[in-house]
Amino acid sequence: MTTKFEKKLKTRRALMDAALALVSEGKHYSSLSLRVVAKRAGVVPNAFYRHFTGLDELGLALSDEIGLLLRQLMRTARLKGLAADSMIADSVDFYMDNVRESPALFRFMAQSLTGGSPAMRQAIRLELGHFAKEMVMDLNSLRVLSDMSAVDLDMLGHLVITTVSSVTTELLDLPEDRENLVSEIRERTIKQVRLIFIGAGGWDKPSKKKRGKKS
Amino acid sequence: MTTKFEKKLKTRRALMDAALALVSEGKHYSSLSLRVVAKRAGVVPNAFYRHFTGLDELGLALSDEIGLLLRQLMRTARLKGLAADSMIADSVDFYMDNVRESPALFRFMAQSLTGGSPAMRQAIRLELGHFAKEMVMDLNSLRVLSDMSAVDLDMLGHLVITTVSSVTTELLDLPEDRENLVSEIRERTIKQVRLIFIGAGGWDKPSKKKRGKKS
DNA sequence: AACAAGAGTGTACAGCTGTACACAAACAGG
DNA sequence: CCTGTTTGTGTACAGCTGTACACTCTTGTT
Repeated sequence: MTTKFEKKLKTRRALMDAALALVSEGKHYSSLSLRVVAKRAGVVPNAFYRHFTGLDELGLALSDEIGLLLRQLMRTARLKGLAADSMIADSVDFYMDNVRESPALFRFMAQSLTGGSPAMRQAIRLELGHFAKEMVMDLNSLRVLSDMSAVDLDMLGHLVITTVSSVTTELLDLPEDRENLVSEIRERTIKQVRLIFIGAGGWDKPSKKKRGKKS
Repeated sequence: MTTKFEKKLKTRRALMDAALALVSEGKHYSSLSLRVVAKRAGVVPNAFYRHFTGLDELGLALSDEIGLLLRQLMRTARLKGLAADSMIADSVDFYMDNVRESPALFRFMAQSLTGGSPAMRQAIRLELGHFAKEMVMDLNSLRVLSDMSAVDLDMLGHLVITTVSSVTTELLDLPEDRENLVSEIRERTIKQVRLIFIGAGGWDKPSKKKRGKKS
């Protein structure tokens, strides 16, 4: 019973890879057509329907894959047990390596975050939020910054994720011939994260100047 | 000679507005078709060519418009001469107000930053970079943070712009019925920028721990 | 060995796509 | 007033789009 089942999964994979390949070549996911995806996957257009009801569903499947990748990334980063003194630099390096290793998925992620269907946007934002949350939990268990309130920790996690993930597109858009800029981006990002944590260290709880105008 | 010329500009505007309207309704710019844009603008498809060679050119025109808007935004913010104590909160408010006032353009900006044609991406990144640069210049002339090096100031500007502009999509994606979340986003963003400036205040020039591995 | 399930194929069609061509109407400058 | 320019129209067409239908295999189950 495995053989046939595996075969099905295989073409399903081929379809997803085809979509990713096209995205990787510069096309936007929302401008793809079922037909060219199918052709790229080496199947006839109609075969597409045996796996997905349409491109939207394929997109959601890819979103799930991103969630998986992010979780995996977080887990192995955790296993590495980074040294405290080089933790920031190592984490940034690790993220950048991952981006450069799965460019298609990250490109899809970046695209869908601002331009996908509402469902896809939400799915990916959820994954990123999850990612931020775990990071904050780690920070907390490491007894760093433990004097921040829960809301402020969330705020911090959100800020770090935003900063790092904004590097994604920048990295993927580097022309092939100017790859030397990678280290420049790396240095800048490390500085940025370090600056953020300096700020977090000097963060004085919601003492003075709380409620501003409430919109 | 004005009449005919103005008329031409008018339909050109109609075409651009039509594209923006479609984007605002949830479609991605790269999935628009010349025909529906023309129809939306109230002209026959062929008339499109009297103004643009294709959708790419229209997109670049819209990018220019974003540049204009950002420059304008920066200028009026400067004229306001914000008070030092509430400067951060006021700036965030000002930006958010602008986003909510021209949602279509900002949506287009957010989309094109990650998903447009290479030319469009570059154009918009350039505008944002310009924006960051001016901000840094302002900070410098205000004699704040004058002990940072030029590179570090760039890094700081980039970080602030990234943080604030990442709010754009979040803001535009709010479901109509949960607009109360706006103030939540506002509070968080203000905190984030404030934290960044705390970090910048505690920033110790490139003293120790400089060169990391060079990729 | 016979059968049912289902993955993939081939054909078909209506609708949309960009764009080429010839034309109409409006306006400018002479 | 008339004549050349230029904006917008109508028609046309070849190519692509999603998807419906009937089909052939291959495979797992009885």
